[in-house]
Amino acid sequence: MGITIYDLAREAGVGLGTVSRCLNNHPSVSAKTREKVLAVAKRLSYQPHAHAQRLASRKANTVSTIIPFFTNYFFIEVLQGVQDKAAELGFDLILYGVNNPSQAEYYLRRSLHGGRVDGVMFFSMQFPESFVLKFQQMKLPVVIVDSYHEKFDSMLVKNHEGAMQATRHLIGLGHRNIGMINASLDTRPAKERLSGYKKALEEAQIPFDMERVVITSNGKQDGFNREAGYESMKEIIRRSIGHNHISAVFIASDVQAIGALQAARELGVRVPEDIAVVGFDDIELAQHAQLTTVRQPMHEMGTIALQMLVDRTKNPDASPKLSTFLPELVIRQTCGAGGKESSSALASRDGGIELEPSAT
Amino acid sequence: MGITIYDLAREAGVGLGTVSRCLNNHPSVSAKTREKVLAVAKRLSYQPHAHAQRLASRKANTVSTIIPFFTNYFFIEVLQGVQDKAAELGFDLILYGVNNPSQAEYYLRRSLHGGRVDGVMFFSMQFPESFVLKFQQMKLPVVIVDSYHEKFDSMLVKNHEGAMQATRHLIGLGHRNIGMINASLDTRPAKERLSGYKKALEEAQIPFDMERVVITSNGKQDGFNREAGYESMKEIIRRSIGHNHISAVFIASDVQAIGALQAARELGVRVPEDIAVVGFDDIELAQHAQLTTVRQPMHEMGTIALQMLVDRTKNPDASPKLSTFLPELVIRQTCGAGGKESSSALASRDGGIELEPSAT
DNA sequence: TATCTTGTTGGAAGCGCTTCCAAAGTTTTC
DNA sequence: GAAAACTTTGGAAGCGCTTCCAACAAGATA
Repeated sequence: MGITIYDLAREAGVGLGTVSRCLNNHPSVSAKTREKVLAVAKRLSYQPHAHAQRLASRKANTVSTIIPFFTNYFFIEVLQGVQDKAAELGFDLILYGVNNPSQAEYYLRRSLHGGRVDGVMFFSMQFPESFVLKFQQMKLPVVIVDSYHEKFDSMLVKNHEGAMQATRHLIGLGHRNIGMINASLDTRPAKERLSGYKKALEEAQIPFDMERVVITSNGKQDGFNREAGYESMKEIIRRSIGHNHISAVFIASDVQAIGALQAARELGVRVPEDIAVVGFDDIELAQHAQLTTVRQPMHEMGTIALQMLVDRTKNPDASPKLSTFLPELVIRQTCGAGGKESSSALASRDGGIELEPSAT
Repeated sequence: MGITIYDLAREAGVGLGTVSRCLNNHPSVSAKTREKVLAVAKRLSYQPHAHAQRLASRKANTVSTIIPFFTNYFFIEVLQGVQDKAAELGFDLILYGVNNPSQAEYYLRRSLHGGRVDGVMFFSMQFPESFVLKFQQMKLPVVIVDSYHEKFDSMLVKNHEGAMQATRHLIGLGHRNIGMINASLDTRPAKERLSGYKKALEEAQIPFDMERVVITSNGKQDGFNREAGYESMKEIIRRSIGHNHISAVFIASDVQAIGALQAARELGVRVPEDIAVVGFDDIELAQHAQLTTVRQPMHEMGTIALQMLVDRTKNPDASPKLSTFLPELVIRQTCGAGGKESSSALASRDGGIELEPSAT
C-alpha cells in the first residue's frame, strides 16, 4: 500500500541504509546524498510506518497518561498542556481514563509491557507500590503529576503555601471566624491545604477549631466535586448560626466552591457580604464566577510534565526529581476585596527543580 | 528484555506458529495444546509486543480522536464514552487536540499514513474536502461526530428537533416573547437550532423576529462559550426594555447559558421569574445550575461512535451510515416549570442507523 | 608513491510478531 | 485395510524499519 524505504532507495539510486540515515538526520551522509533522498521522499510523499520504526528502534514515541475521572476540569487543563507539548515533540498521547484503582493497575500493566509507550504520566493518584519495582526494572520512566513518590519524578503544587496565601488573604480582610470546606483527608492535597489553613490561622494567633472545617467526601473524586461543595456549604451555614458566626470560608477546590456558591445563593446568603469565599485551582469557570482563588498553572504543569518525561528517557539513571510550583492568589470578587479582575496573574514556577522534596 | 513467543514455544515444547495461534484464539489448535501454551504464557507473564503485532498484522488497534479545543465540556463527556468503549475492546486512543484548522489537517495527515491508527474520529468540524479522497483511497475509516459528510459515517444530534422541543416548552408555559441566544451561524448546530426555534414559533403562530435573536460569536468555539453567553444575555436584557419585553430565552448551548445566568444575576434580573431560560446539551454543570436544557446523550454517543468505527474497519465498502440521536428535554428550574429535578431522563437513541441523512 | 585516516555507503541481520504452506497425524469412508 | 478427508502442527517468509559492520572512496600524511 504505502511507499517504503525500498522504493525510496531504488528511486534515489542509493542503498537502504543510506535512506534511513538521511531520514533520521544521521551525521554520516554527504549533504548531496541527503538532499537527493529527501527530494525523492518528498516527491513520493513518503511517510514512515510508525510501527515498523517503533519495532526496529525500540522507541514508541508515545506516552500514556493515566488520569482519574478525566471530566475533572483540573486534569483537562493540565492535559491540554501535555498535548500541546507532545504535538511539538512529535509524540503521540495515549489517554487512559480511570474510574477505579484496579483500572489504574490495568493501564499501568498495559503501559509497562509490550513496548507500547516510552513513559507514563500518572496523575493525582497514589502510585501503587506493587508497580514500583516493575517500572524500575523495566527502566520505564514515570512522571507523577499532582502526587508524589520518592522513586519517581514528581510534580507538585505547594498546596500548603497556596492554602496559607488564601487564608492569610481572608485574615488580611479582617476575618477572624474563617471556616474551611475540604475533601477527603486521605488525599494529599486535602491534607496539605488543611495544614496551610491551620498554619495561617496560627500565624495570626487565631485558634484553630475543627468545628469550622467541613468535609463531605461523598462519592467520587474524594469529595472534590460540586455536590460535596454544595452540601458542605449548607452545613457551614447551618453551623454558623448564632454565636459561632463564620464570615469567610476557604474551600479546597474551585469545583467545590462552585457548588458552595450555589448553596449560598439558594439559602439567601450573600457572597461576599455575608460570607467571603476563596477557592483553589483557578479552573476556567472560576473566572466567570468571579471566584477569588489560588491559581495552579495547569497548562504549564502539563508541558513541563511531558518535558520531564522525555528528559528522563534520555537519562534514566539520574535520581528522581521533584518539581514544585508555587501557586498564586488571584483576587476576584467572592472574597470581598473587590478586585474587578486581577491582572492576568500567572503563577510563577518556583525554585525550578529540586532533588529532594521541599518542606511541603 | 521481554518474553517473546520464542520463549513460550521453547518452554511449552511447541512450534512458533502454534503459540501465536493459541494467543490469538485461532480455531485450529487442540484444546489441550491451547491450554498448555496459555498456562506457560501466564506463568512467564508474557505480554505481546504491541508494535511487532501491529507491524505483522497490519492492524494498529488504535484510533485517533481529532477534537477541537478539548476543554469544551461537550467533547469531554463524549470522549469519556469513547474511552470506555475503547478500553472494553482493547483499543488505544490517541488524543489530538486541535486549536486551528491547519492543526486538524496535520493530525489527519498523521493519522492517514504510517499505519498508526485503524481509524479516525473527527469531531464537530467540517471535514476538509482535500482529505476526502485520500482517506477513501487508503480505505481508512472515518467517523464524523457532531458534524456531517456524505462520504463518511456520521453521527448527529437532531438539533432542529431539540430546539423545537425547547421552544415549544417555553410556549407551553405561556411565553410569547421568546428570544434566542445563538452562536455563529457558520456552524451546523447553530443553524439547525435556529431553524428549530423558528419552526416552533411558526407552529404556534408567533411571528419570528430577528431582533430577538442575539449572536455573539466573539473569539473561540464559534461563540459557544461562556463569555459570549454573558454578553448576549446583557444584550437581550437591554433590548427587552419597554414594549419589546422578552420573557424567555432559548440558548443554543449550556456553556452560553451558564454565562447568561451570570449576566442576569448581575443585572438583578431573576430567573425564571423575570426571564425563563432553556439551554442545550446538558453538560454536567447544567444539573447543578438547575438549568432546563435539551439533553444530548454524550457518553452514549461516544461509545456508539467508537463502535461504528470498529464496525467500519470490518466492512469498509458498505455505504456511509448516518446515525442520529433525538435529544430530550430535561426540565429543571430555569424555565419556571419548577421540576425539582426531572427523573433521570436519559435521551433515547432514535431510529437507529439510517442510510441517508434524515430531514434534519 | 605507499600508507593511514576519515568520510561515506550498501546491505545483512534482526526487532517480535502473523500468516501461509506443507507435512504429519487422526478420523472417516467405502 | 487403503484411500480420502479433515485436524493439527512446525516453521519459513515477511511486515518496514534501524543499526551494525565491512567495504570502498578520497584526502591527508610521510
